[in-house]
Amino acid sequence: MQVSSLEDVQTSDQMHKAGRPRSEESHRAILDATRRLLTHNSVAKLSVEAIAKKAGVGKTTIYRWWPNKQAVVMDAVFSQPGFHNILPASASSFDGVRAQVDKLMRQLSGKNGRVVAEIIGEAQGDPEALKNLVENFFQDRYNALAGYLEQGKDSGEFPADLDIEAAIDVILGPIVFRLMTGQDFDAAFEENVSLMLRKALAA
Amino acid sequence: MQVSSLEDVQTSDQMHKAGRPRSEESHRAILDATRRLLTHNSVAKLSVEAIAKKAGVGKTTIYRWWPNKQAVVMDAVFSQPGFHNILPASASSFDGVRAQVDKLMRQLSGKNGRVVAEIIGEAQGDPEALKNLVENFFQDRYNALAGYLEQGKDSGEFPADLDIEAAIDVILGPIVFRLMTGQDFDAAFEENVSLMLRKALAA
Amino acid sequence: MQVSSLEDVQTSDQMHKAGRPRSEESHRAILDATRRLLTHNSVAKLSVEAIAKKAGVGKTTIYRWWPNKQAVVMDAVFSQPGFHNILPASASSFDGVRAQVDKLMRQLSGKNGRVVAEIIGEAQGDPEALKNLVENFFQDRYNALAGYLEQGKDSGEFPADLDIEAAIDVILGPIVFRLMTGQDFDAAFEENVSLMLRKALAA
Amino acid sequence: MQVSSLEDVQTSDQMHKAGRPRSEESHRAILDATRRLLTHNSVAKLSVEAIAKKAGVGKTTIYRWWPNKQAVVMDAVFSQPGFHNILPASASSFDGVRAQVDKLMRQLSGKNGRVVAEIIGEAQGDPEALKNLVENFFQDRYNALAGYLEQGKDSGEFPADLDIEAAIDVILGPIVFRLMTGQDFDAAFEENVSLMLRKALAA
DNA sequence: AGGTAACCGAGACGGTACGTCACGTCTTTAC
DNA sequence: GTAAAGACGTGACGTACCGTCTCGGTTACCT
Repeated sequence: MQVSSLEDVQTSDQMHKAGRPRSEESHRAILDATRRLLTHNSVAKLSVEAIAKKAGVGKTTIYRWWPNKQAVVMDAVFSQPGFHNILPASASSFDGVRAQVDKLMRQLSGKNGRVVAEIIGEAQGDPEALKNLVENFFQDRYNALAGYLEQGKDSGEFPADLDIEAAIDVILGPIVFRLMTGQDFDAAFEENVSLMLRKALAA
Repeated sequence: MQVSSLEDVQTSDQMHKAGRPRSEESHRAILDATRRLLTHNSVAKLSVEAIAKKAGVGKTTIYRWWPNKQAVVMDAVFSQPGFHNILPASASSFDGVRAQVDKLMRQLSGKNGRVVAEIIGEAQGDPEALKNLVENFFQDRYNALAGYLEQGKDSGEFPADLDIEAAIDVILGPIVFRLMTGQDFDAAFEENVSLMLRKALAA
Repeated sequence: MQVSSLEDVQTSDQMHKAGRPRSEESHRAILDATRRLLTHNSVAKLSVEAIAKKAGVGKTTIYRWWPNKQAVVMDAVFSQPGFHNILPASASSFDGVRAQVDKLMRQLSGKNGRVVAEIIGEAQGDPEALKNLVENFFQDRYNALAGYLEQGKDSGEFPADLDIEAAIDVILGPIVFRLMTGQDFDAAFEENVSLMLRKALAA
Repeated sequence: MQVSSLEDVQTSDQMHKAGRPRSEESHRAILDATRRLLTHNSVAKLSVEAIAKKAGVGKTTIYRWWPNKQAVVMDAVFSQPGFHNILPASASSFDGVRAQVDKLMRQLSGKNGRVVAEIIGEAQGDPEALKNLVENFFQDRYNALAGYLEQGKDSGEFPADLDIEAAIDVILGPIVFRLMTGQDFDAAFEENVSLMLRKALAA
């Protein structure tokens, strides 16, 4: 997988040794074409050949930088600005959790949600892909939540014996569940789940 | 989809008109072969051709009774005895919920879990498949849980304003989440999540 | 290789066991398309994909019956009626040889000659292909010539100690040589070579 | 084509203007690598990329000096010392012809023969390549033979009306024929063919 | 008892996409 | 200006399955 390989290339100014440098134009064109095609097709029906054609790029160029279709799709989707996981400061720890949950639900609304659901789905058959998915998508959310939860345990807002891992399962689970069962996120769901989470995490 | 098509054919004793009757031997052989192959391959790498060969059956016979690979796989997996969802009676409503959760986790342990994860995954690209999945797998669990939750609301064990749908998301979510992120179900997870669910559902 | 596989199928009336029978229409379409394309392209630039497209046939169907492009081309070219090697009766043995030589030169004139030259050329890199080429093209000519030469030895028209194999090399060599060096066959060549052959074979 | 481009560059000592001079080391390395690879692979399976890698040279360097793979191979093979066509003096004209024939057969024995056969083969699809092949390989042999034949005509050893071109076809034909049909050159072939040639050329 | 209808296995069919390979070109830095 | 390095667009390869089709044959019911 190659999420944000852009940075890799530019590490410490000019580390580029010899040979023609990677074409950033092609790189961009590939991810653009992938995103474009995903608005009309499912991941399953998306083909590397179609991406190459749409991007005006050789198939080889795609396979040179990504090992397979899934990797391209993950890169294309997760490198979108909306998917960066920057944490807003919050008054209480639970507000932080809630903000995180809201943000994720917003990210998974509409087309993007379907695509992410398919990405999660396609990764099920391949342990490597699943590992990459966790690293490139879930890890950030996990870390952010873990931060809030630790903070809440320290401040006494959450129980001192709270199991962080299980808490995150309870927080992210409902979202992923709705995503994978094809239901969308409405205000009622958000409100009702939030209510239960508050009680579940209460000290 | 065609889960337990066996029953469909025999409805009201003998209503089949003319022609050679469906071969139950082939039917069984197909599902057996599918299960057998799934212990060595992922759903994605499983091919209808391989099933036909292993079952000693023509490809046509498979396509006559199931519309595609996913349907065969769902049938093969969900028709296993362990996947029947018979509810045990429980003292308290929460115990019922907890029993249901435990059972599901047991069903999704080991190989079966991986296969179900893949089934859920493969269904993401196809709304029809997703609908079938929900009907054939999640609906039963949903109904069972809804029963306990209603009962708990009536008895005052759970809050009177409890939103059933959201509660089920919170109950099933963590399990599906762990399933789809490749983590297995250990005793600690079961215990810690149960603790939080109890608080979340407390009146 | 699969030259005249048509016959193979019809061996002893109806030997067809089970499954959909081979489509003779596709078979014909493939060879036709190949011949058609060879009038505009060299063998090297001919692609199996192009044949499949032009014939309105799946690539798989071609690979099911021929192992590679060369085999298809050989089949397409050598199954043409003009390439059948039926021997005319002759007054003298040398006339038979001469007739055979004339016929071969006629077969290798124009487009067909170029294609055969390419077939011989492409076979050089692959011993298997070379063996097939000899069996499917040269063997017939060899046998026909060997017949005339034996007959001439018996009748005293040719020397009693004539080495058949070497004689055939001397007879066919000049033709193949001109073919492979890109020169065509004119009346002068035919006449002058014939003159020398007559002397070379004289008793 | 660029056979023995070595000479071209060094003409009149030092006439190179500016910039880095051509690397003779690379030039040698390319031809060496080509020869080396040809002992294990057929020309068809030989790739410019493999040559470049084996020679420790950029692909560009190869394409700067030769137009394509065939040209490199021809250069590599025909620039070998054994392929120079120096004529030995002969008592009779036929002995000269025979010596020339023997030499060619020796040159085309073993690995070299296979490679030349492939070179001739690969040239069939491309008129330009065929022209180069004739110029770089056959022309010398043609000229040498034409010399002997003219001399034999003048001296009365050969018929006065002998057609030189046809005679050369008859002389070289059998050798090329055996080469292209995959048979090697044994003493018997050499002797028997020589016998027939002597009769064919007799005055 | 014979007809007929739906089933069955086998396996060929037109397709689509795969991931790989080599082509000949282009674009860097280094000498 | 030439060299090595190596990325680029192109196009074909041979393979794997898809879901459909067409065979010869089999089993049952329904006249």
